[in-house]
Amino acid sequence: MAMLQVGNDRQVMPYCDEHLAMDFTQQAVILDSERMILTRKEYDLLALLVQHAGEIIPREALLMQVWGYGVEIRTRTLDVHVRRLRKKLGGYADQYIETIFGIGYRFQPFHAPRFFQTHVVKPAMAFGA
Amino acid sequence: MAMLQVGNDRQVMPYCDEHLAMDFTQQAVILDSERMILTRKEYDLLALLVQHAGEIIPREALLMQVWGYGVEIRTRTLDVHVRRLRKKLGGYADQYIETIFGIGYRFQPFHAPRFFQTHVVKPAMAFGA
DNA sequence: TGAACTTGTAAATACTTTGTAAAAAGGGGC
DNA sequence: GCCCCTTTTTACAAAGTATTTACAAGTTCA
Repeated sequence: MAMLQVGNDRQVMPYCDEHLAMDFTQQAVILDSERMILTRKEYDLLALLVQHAGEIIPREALLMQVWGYGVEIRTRTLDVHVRRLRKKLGGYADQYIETIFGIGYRFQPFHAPRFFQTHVVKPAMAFGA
Repeated sequence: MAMLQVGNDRQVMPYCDEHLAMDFTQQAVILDSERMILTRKEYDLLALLVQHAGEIIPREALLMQVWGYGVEIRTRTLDVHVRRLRKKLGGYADQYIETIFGIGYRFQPFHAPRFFQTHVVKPAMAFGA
């Protein structure tokens, strides 16, 4: 069974932390009070990551959700887009977008490591093993 | 489907003691409020040990569960990985990861009572060959 | 049509992870 | 203490993966 589908648990409420705010209904992103100008793919990628904040998302899942690519496709497109995103995220880039070597990427909310106090309980199956 | 399932007695609730916290669904480890950056093998190894905190786990069991090695394989890989883990655990290393000479390793929660720390070793059946 | 922007790819570079070898240190029986 | 076996430590090499840069093709829009 291909467990790479993103479930319908996708966060649609606005995201907001100390530096980054994201409104999914208006497709607007704000970084430190500045409007962030993203291309479509950049937005889609960031949105998917942010909507699954704290979760590791495998490359194949990202390529599937954002690009519609199947698992057989070998490409560096994702990496390049992550880079473009990180560039626009400025100094917070590496704090926000974490590389999970050999697996994929993960968005971490700013000052995230408090995972035992947040009560955001999500079904751990969204991305399968 | 992932075939290398570990026994179903494995702890999935987060682990947490005075210094170390571990969330197995997010694959996140925190040591004294700092996020601990682990490689895959390091994480797998630590997770297995922590999920069996207090139990002696024989080398062969670790090599089998984390590496998929059979009993015939002779290697020092495990030792080296334990060392890398200990390094990242800093000053708590020896408190947390105990060497059971001639048998294997054991993870001990911080300030765990050591009443039964003897060298008479009876490996739990869970890891029997 | 032309300018500005978006996107995917190629290729070079940089970096990470991992296992092994080998020397040093430690344990335990006698 | 001595010997043998186990563990620790260091260093290194191979393989794999990610990052970065540059470019060319494709879009959009006036």
